[in-house]
Amino acid sequence: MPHHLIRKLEHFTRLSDDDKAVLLGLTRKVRLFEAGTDIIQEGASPEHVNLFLDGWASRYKQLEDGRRQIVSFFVPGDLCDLHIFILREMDHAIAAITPVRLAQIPREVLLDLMDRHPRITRALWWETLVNAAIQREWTVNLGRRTALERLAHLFCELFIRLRATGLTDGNTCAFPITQLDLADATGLTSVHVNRTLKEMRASGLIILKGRQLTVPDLAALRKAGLFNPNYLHLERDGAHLSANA
Amino acid sequence: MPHHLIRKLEHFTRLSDDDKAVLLGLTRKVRLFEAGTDIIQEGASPEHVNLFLDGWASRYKQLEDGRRQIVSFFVPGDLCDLHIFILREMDHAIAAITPVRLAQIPREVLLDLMDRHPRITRALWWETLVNAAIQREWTVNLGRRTALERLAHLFCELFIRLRATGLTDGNTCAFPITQLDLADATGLTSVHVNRTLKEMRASGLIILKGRQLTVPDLAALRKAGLFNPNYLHLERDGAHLSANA
DNA sequence: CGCCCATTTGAGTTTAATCAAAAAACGTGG
DNA sequence: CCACGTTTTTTGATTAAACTCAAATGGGCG
Repeated sequence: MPHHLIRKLEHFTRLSDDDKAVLLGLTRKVRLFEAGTDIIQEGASPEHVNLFLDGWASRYKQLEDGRRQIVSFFVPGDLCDLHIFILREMDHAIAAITPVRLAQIPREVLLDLMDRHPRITRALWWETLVNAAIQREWTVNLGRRTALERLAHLFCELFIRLRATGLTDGNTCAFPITQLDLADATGLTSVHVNRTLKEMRASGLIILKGRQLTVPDLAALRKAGLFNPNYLHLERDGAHLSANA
Repeated sequence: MPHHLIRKLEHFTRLSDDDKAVLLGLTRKVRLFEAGTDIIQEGASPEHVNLFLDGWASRYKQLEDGRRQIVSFFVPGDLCDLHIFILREMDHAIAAITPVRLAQIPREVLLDLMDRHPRITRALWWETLVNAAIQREWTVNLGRRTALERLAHLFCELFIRLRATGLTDGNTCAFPITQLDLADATGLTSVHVNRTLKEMRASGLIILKGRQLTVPDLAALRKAGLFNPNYLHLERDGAHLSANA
């Protein structure tokens, strides 16, 4: 099992064989969730840190009157907040989009790792900071981009995140998100998402069918979504720190 | 100088006198910024962690064509990302709204603190997790709330954050944000913000003038903004951890 | 085959944006 | 303390983007 997290972290820093072994060792307690079920519910007490091994999930919040907003997507290799167990209660829920396989990392294991493996620790902090940057970028997406730009931006982000994890095949990747979920992620209605996707297909920006996304011209899609990948910090950011590894 | 950070962190955990002294010791390198100037620009290399001692600031991102989105506000006692120095380049900018006084905490000082003071470290992690939760809530705000709800929600959030830091006076607090900045924070235009504020004043939800906000009926404002304070995690979340302090 | 879920389309409405300009408040120097 | 320039707030008229409601079509799967 390749452990997508390792592949992703190597965008930040080089990892020794020992580092990799330690990371692989995190997947002791593996759990499975069916598509459509909640992995964690709002109000639950977070007991451990989740590492997504396979499948897609969404983090979402729901208003009293039913309106729902997806605030992030989890893909294989993603880690939920490093220190989530510090909080008493979840303020949001996480749902499986596809069948999900994840590792539950007990807090002691993680804290011990952070004590003993500074390079991994730094890489995990990088992951955390990138997640925060993604959340900010979503704020920009919802606040200041048009419907087409929002979707184009989201497609770019997910495609590039998947590519960084080795989960793309040329210009194609899995894309198991329904139009309803796309709407809840972009702050639109599913009707408007549908019409906007039609427009994007017509102009050749994307090919989306059968839960597969193809991006014929990534540069064009980036332009359409005013997408600047700098917030993903994939350019071996950690290089400038390697001296004191 | 009271150091608002301490007051805020005590919502999470009790701090010893020694802990407090350590936190006060973080304010060695103090810098001043004039209102309207950039504290950090996009593309800069983050060298240290900023602790806001006085004044308000905004974190914002700007699209190539000039559209601007404020993604968070900093008020006294706020800390920017704990490990920001891990990244090579800022993917956003921070601007002073009022004159700002902040402490620049060198990374070695912070890392040393985290080695030696587990209770403070946990409190700082709490701060970080709350900031992430706030960012998610902003995503919900922009994605799924109406103009009036967005503004009501923002007013609630800031009022309660300020109150947790001891910066309110009864139902009144400082509020130095212009309508243009409110627009950039809520994803609206300043014209629409103006009209919506008029409506909120007419219905008695807020009194806003002279850079002061008064909330005559917080419960009503909460209702208007579908505001649920759980994401601020202010209810002494750390109590369940105090055993192993 | 039939059911369920997801997608697609149409018609009409609403919210918020745009464009333009006036009024008010603020700050600063004389 | 007032005059003046600047910024912020306010208002009006019009337009555009996205929503709502409703229904039909298509796909996947047991």
